[in-house]
Amino acid sequence: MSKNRRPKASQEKRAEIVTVARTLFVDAGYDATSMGRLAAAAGVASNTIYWYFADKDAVLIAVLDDVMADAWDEYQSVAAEPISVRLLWVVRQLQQLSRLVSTVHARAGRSPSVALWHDNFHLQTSSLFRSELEAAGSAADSLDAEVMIGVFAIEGLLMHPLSEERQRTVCDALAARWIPPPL
Amino acid sequence: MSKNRRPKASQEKRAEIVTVARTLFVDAGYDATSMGRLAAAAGVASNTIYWYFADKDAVLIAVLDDVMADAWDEYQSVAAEPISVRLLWVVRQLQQLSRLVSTVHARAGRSPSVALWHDNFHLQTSSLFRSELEAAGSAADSLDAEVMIGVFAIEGLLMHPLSEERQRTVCDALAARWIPPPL
DNA sequence: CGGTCCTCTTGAATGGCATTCAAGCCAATG
DNA sequence: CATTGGCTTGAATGCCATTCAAGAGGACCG
Repeated sequence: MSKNRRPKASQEKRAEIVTVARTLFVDAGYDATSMGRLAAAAGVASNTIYWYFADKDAVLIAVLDDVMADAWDEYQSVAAEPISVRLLWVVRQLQQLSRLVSTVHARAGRSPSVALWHDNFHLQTSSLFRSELEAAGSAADSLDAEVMIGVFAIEGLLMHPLSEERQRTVCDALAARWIPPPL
Repeated sequence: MSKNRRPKASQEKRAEIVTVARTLFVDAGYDATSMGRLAAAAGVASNTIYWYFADKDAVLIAVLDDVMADAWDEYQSVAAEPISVRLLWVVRQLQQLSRLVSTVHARAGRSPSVALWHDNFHLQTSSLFRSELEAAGSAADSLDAEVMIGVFAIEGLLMHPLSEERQRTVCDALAARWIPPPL
């Protein structure tokens, strides 16, 4: 930063690579997207990507952050709905990411940085989930277990595409467990 | 089969490759186990594996079948226990396979044969689960949803190693949901 | 016994992949 | 205008899954 910089276009190019990688990872999958194809789609040489990212896993993490930032923004639009509606919204929104969910779990076993991202993701979503359940007045004794069951169920829904009807059935059953019985 | 055969040692060698592949896939992971390493550990040339298996995914499927056959055999020893005990047993037994669980989901997106194995696995476990819940007298209206929540929760437990205590908490919470209330 | 067919094994390709290396371009600073 | 450092690249390197062509060697037939 001392002498020379051309910083604007640089960060734009990084963002462009992330955008391209995001569509490729989501549509074709992480394994099916070689650095060569990604580079070609972004209009650069394969090497160039390594100036912006340490390795392919770093690109994955940037894509994950990008995806989650968007998802969080859009979540605000349904934040006031009842929990079963929000659940279904989450599942529908994130279903297009099923490839990414599998990829994160597969890469977490090989890449420490992806493992870290995965752990932090679970910490965040679990704590969000927990305050959700507390606010709904769910039984406090098995709160931990309920949170984990909820997170795992959503992960399962994301990884195993089901018909809309079955998705709603599962979301309703989860919500029914958490909100105090209607009467 | 018409003229010549030396069949005994042949099938033994295939079984030996599966055994070696099983320990490597479980301990090091599918991606981390190259065909070269697998072949070396089995005492053959890399090519030789391709005489017994179509490709690496076929080896994976043979390993999965091997693992599930053993698990099913051992399951008989706890078949008479109450459901929460059996749940915990399943989770503990299969936890060592967490690498395989992630691998199956990752490969299912790329290999039709692994996808088929995965679908059949879910069909079998879901139907097993369903009769379990029916026998326990669980509410029939949301049976589908409960089955899926149970399967997803177990998959989550397998993929995300937790302390024994939290595992038990989750298993108890699942079981409490299914068995008619104690009083 | 000699030939032949089949099962099984292998060394040496082939093509793809992530990643690295060394060299150079080009904008801005001095 | 010369230098410097951000940025780009063609050409390696080394690992990988998979294929190919060639060949052992046992079993059967005559």
